[in-house]
Amino acid sequence: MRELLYLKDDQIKDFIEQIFYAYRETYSDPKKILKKYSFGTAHHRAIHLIERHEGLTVSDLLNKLKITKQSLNRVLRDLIKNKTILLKRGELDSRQRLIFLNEKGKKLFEEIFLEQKKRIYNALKNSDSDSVIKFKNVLKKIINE
Amino acid sequence: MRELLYLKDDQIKDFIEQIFYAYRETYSDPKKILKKYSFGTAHHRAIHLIERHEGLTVSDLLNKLKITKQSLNRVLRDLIKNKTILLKRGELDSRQRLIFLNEKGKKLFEEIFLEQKKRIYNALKNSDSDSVIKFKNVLKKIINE
DNA sequence: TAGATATGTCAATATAACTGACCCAAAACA
DNA sequence: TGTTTTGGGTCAGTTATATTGACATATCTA
Repeated sequence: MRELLYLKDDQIKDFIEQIFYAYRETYSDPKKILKKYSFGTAHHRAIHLIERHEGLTVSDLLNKLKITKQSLNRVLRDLIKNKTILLKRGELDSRQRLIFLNEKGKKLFEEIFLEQKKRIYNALKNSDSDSVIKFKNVLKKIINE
Repeated sequence: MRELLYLKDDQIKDFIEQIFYAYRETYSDPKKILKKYSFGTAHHRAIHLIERHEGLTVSDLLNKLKITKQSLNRVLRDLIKNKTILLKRGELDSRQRLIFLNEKGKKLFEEIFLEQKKRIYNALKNSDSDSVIKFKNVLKKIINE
């Protein structure tokens, strides 16, 4: 690893620290809302991914969350019991369960998202579009490394 | 919130999702190394912050981690028992405990960091310095929002 | 029809956090 | 000086989220 001027170890260490802070802050914003429903961050992540990928299967969700199916099952059971999500049997493959938010779930998602949006929006509103594009690209590279 | 073209809700939702992935991937890389020492990610975060801020106090560390002192105490006890860190009584204020990595801790940090560095370095090595600077700035704004 | 796949479940355990109640020693303050 | 506040530590119990391992069932595929 030849050292690039803008990529010294200290800079990389800062990034590692700041990725932690960014994650923690972004996901702690909606915790009071979640608590009203007796949900936690595990439920939040599932709801978020379901909203972004409506009709995804249980195994799709498992692949995104990278947790065991036993862990996910607890979360899904809670969400179903609470009538936040519903599962539909797959039409092509009836073993599959396609996951959807129902009306209650959509409302909860919007409530959660509004909290998180504040942080991201306020952080980015004074940035030029080039910064936002570059931020997105770097983030993507980190994930896909 | 007036919608900026490059800041639509879908974009913000993507960021929320990607911040989660970036954090998870970045902190899962060194887990095998940590396991050799019977440490987890809680220990990792503490070690990282101690390396970045040598001699910080217990309350400094608490403020960075934003966990309870009971939680932190478990982690610090493990790290002390393992001779990874050492505490020095503060000279100006002898109630304080200043936290340092000792030799073993420094080696462990380097081992952990090397794993994490790979991901960040490879992600950034083909980016121009402008991208890296803008990434850093946006991240900082998200944290300080 | 045999095997693979998608999902669900039981049970036990690990990790990392929490709340709440205390304690001591040292610093700051009135 | 005496009192209060601060920095740190600890005990006990609980919660949230994840794990491993074993198994069950229905459905799809070769």
